[in-house]
Amino acid sequence: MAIHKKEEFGLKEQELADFAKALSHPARIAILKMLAQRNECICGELVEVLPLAQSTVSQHLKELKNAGLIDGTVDGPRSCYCINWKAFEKFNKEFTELFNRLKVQNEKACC
Amino acid sequence: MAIHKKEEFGLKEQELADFAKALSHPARIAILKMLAQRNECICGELVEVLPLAQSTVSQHLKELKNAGLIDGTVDGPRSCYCINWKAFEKFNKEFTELFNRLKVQNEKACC
DNA sequence: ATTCTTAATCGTATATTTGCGATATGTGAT
DNA sequence: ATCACATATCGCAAATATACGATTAAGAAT
Repeated sequence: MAIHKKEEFGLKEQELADFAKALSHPARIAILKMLAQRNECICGELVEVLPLAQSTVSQHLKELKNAGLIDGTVDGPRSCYCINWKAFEKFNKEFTELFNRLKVQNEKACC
Repeated sequence: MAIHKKEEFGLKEQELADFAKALSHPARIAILKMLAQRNECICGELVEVLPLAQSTVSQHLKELKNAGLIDGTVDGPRSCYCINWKAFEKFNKEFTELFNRLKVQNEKACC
């Protein structure tokens, strides 16, 4: 029974997992890279570049927005997206925090 | 048609996405944290701590192993897991690389 | 040899994700 | 008012992920 038990874990674990899930598709990684390269906001050039249908790209953008990684505003007849730096850095910090906590330990492999 | 198109993206994007996917469940985050705390390898203490059945924990461990984030060896009748530091640092580097590439840009929000 | 313990695997049910076409929405131009 | 354009949303199909119980496998202990 797939009664998902994600809620039974700690908040930090859930946050990190949600962030990771937002990044867990190459299309979304590609979108973030593009948004970073042109720091001006992009709209539907993404659709031309990505090997996906317009509706699918729109869905990926929605997920990134729900995860809080990007912001979007309506700019006339087109939509403008850009990276939400605050959220991004927050999660980046949490990640490296996790990594550092790991690296504090000695690195000898035990298995 | 859900003919997944993940292969049509760049290798780096796919690698990062796979890594993120491995982290995209709170149980797996929790497992990694535990493996880090006790740098001695843990086996089925995880099952006691996590709110999941033994078979489910085993499955999560398998996914982490497939992603290359942990190593596992059989230690008598029990299994011993520990973090694969090389892989972990590689991905950590790739991540911060992505983050840095983003942060190079000016941080003024455009939307 | 048999039993116990530990962990992996199989089979299954359900939930979620991915993807697309079609449709709706909303804006600017004619 | 109508049209063209860009984008969001809806509805659906197929793939994947999540979770569990039951079974299997393999070493340790009796």
